[in-house]
Amino acid sequence: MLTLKYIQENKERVIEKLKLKKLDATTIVGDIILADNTRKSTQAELDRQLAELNNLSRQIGALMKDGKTDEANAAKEKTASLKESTKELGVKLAETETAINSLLVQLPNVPHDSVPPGKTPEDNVEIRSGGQIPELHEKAVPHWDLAKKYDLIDFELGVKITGAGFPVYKGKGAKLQRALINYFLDEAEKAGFTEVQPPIMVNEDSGFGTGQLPDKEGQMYHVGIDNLYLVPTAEVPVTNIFRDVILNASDFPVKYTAYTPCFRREAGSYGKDVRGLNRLHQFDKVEIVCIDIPENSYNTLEAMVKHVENLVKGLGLPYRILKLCSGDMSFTSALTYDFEVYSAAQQKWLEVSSVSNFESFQANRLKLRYKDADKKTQLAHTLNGSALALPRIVAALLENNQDETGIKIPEVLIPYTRFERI
RNA sequence: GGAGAAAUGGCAGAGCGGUCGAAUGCGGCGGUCUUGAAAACCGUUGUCCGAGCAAUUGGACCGGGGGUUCGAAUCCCUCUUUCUCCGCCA
Repeated sequence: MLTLKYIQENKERVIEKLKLKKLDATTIVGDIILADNTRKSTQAELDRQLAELNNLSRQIGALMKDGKTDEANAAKEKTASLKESTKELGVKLAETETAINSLLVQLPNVPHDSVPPGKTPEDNVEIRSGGQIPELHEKAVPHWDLAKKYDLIDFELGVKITGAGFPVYKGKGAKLQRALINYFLDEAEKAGFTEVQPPIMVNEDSGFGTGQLPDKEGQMYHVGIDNLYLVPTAEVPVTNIFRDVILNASDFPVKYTAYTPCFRREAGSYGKDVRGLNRLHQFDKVEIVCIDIPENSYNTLEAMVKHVENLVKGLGLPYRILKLCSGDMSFTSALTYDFEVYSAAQQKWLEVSSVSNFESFQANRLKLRYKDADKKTQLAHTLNGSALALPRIVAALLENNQDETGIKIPEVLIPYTRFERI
């Protein structure tokens, strides 16, 4: 979330910028500023009274020591009304802080100045593209038919075991998954990322830290008995490694990567867009997470984009990189690049990665800070990106690489699959 | 799941209900000494919210939350976590 200080100092800017995210924040921002002023004056008065109370207590202690019991008892009586009013002020302060917080969490991140204004995905801006859209043979079919024909993925079996959106990968289909995961992790390691295996269930604090909670809990699977959430992305557990942490300048750059299954309820999604691998409740993803100082975070973002681009290039997939317009960006992001690959049989662009700089928006929730050159504690910047999400990559690979007799495996994956064709 | 013990600053580890934000040691930072380094010695050393241009200054924080008291790291309740023993188990 945005910091109170930032809102106080940039009131107009926040309102203007959030309009680009389709939110009129005038009222919320106004209420926050009023409540924050109340908070400050309340605390000033509370502190004054507490100081007085502390003084009296010290005097009572001294009097007792000297055996002046009567004077001590007289002083005790003076504390009664002060205690009463500090209690009231304490309640008022807590209520004000709660009110401020419930307003603050409603405000999305402010888009970076370079974000193109816009409302819908049509307003996203293509940054660059690469790869060749293949010419498919006449009998080419979408990946769900290929999956069945070559017995790679069994969607019906997943329905039986769990439900729609939980496919079973089989044989070479399963091996292809494993190959992609290993390829992505190895490339991340080469690029200097430290691999971690985090828990795939997280608690409420973690969900809050990265911005899934409150309000978006409907998108996550909830394990009620222990009040835990299945991760929708490795971003959540990996970024939360750094919750309540103060980093030193020498700790940067922080670069982590993790493979995890991801679980998304995606309530309300039906129809042909969700066919096959296009949208699942459980899928695999390798994520990259970076933490950097504010002065460098946009360089880091570009480096992450380059890394993802190399992965897509390596797989030989036709791709394009979009800079999301303000209206299409997520709640938490300040700047997001989406990667799409072309899935030739469906004749569709499929989103396979989203790389974002959250600036200090998550860090403020996480209390993730660092000591700057002046030894002042400052909020760090957090970034993350998919590198990459598997299902749509598999869809595009199957569709684009099919010929009359099978499917060709990309060169870079053969050391991992140990077969060249399906 | 059952029984017991514990939770203090970056770490280790003290702390009769009163001047304890907290002894001491280690580590970190600055300095003296040294050609340089080590050792030794001296000094310094958290986070958050306020007031102030600033020097400075008020308040809060000893796992979380609540309570007793004029006053709580210290007493009481509760939750969480960790350790030991037993049970179960990939």
